[in-house]
Amino acid sequence: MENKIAIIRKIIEAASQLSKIELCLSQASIDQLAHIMVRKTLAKGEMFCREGQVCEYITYIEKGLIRQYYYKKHKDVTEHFASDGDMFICTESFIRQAPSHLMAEALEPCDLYCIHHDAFEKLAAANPEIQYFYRYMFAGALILSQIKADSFRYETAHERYERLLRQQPEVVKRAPLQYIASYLLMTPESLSRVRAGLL
Amino acid sequence: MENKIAIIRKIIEAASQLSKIELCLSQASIDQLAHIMVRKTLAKGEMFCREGQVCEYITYIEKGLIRQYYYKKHKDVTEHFASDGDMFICTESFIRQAPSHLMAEALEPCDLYCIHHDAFEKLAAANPEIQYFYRYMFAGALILSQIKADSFRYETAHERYERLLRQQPEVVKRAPLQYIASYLLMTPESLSRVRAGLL
DNA sequence: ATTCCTGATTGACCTACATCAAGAAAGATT
DNA sequence: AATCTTTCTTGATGTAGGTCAATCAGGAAT
Repeated sequence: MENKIAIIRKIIEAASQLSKIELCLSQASIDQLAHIMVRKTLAKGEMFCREGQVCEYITYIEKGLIRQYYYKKHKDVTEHFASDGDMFICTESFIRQAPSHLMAEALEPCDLYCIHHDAFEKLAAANPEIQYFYRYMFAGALILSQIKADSFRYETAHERYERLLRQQPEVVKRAPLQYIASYLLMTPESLSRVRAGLL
Repeated sequence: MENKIAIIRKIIEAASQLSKIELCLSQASIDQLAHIMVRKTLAKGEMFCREGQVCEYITYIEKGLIRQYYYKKHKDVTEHFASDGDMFICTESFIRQAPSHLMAEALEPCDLYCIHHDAFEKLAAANPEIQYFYRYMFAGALILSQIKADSFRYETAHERYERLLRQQPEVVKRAPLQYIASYLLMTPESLSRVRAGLL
């Protein structure tokens, strides 16, 4: 339980950092959140959210590496990586509680802490502090989403790789090249050339 | 006042559509929101949010055309268009209440209805229904942001133009070509060729 | 160790789009 | 109306990165 409380504090801190808003929740609220958080583990290769399944959780990764991807004309497109200390959701599915086209798989064994949608909604409905915090989680996610979209505009393949190397070096070390290439909007061949310094 | 109430209803409806969540606010809440909404007009070419200024409002466009843009290495980059019936904010600045690098200008005379950040926060703090609605506004914006980012992946210049033509035909008709080109991640020359059917 | 099999690298070639430069058109200014 | 300025179009050329094909390297299965 101590562990969960520490993680809730981290999650609050992350939302606070992103939105630049001092979010201070009472100990009671933090306890409530920690209380609904459940631990899950995944084996390497295991799916966390399949296609057509509803994304039920907002998830914090204590340890491991998650890849989020979808199929675009039968081609596997990597949309996001998340690893130790990051959070992830299949946004559209989670918000709408509708079947997801975005999938999440474990590229490594994972230790996860998950907050269930319905439990979170229930808490938020009963506790204004949590509703407020919930809003800032989305506000933070929105800022991140826009920064990411903008950063991909007008960058070369090389620059995109360099950025990933700076911002998520663990992904470059731990994820297979083909997925990294897809995430960086280039072919595996091109990424190979970027790495070799030929591009 | 009747007018403002109708607009608040539209805004709620839009968030509801996007998140696929039935958002029904009490008449009292709707009245409160309508009460804090202020009408503004802009002349053609007038700035709504300058660089370095804090974005104070969530804005609904009754009539007109807004372009949001920023400078990337002294180059003017169009990030978003919004017109009749759309809403817009300079997200990062609005959430953080910090100086904006994103600007908003009127490409046409505009009739706007604006909700001030502080007034909205105050209402949300006092009224859980509004806090809940506020969250879904961001949830909806997050979904839109991700759909937009994904749609730009793996599309050709031609396809991007076709999509804009489908989704925001009024922009194609009413905005200068150079801004459309920048929004669509291509040069004015390329857009000209796309239109001529040469690309 | 040998055979698969899948993923990574390398090379040759190609194409979508950028860049550069010159005109044409359309507003704005006098 | 005539000039000026800015925007748009058209053409010639260049290039980043895609595509296709061959080879190579590292695990897993026999």
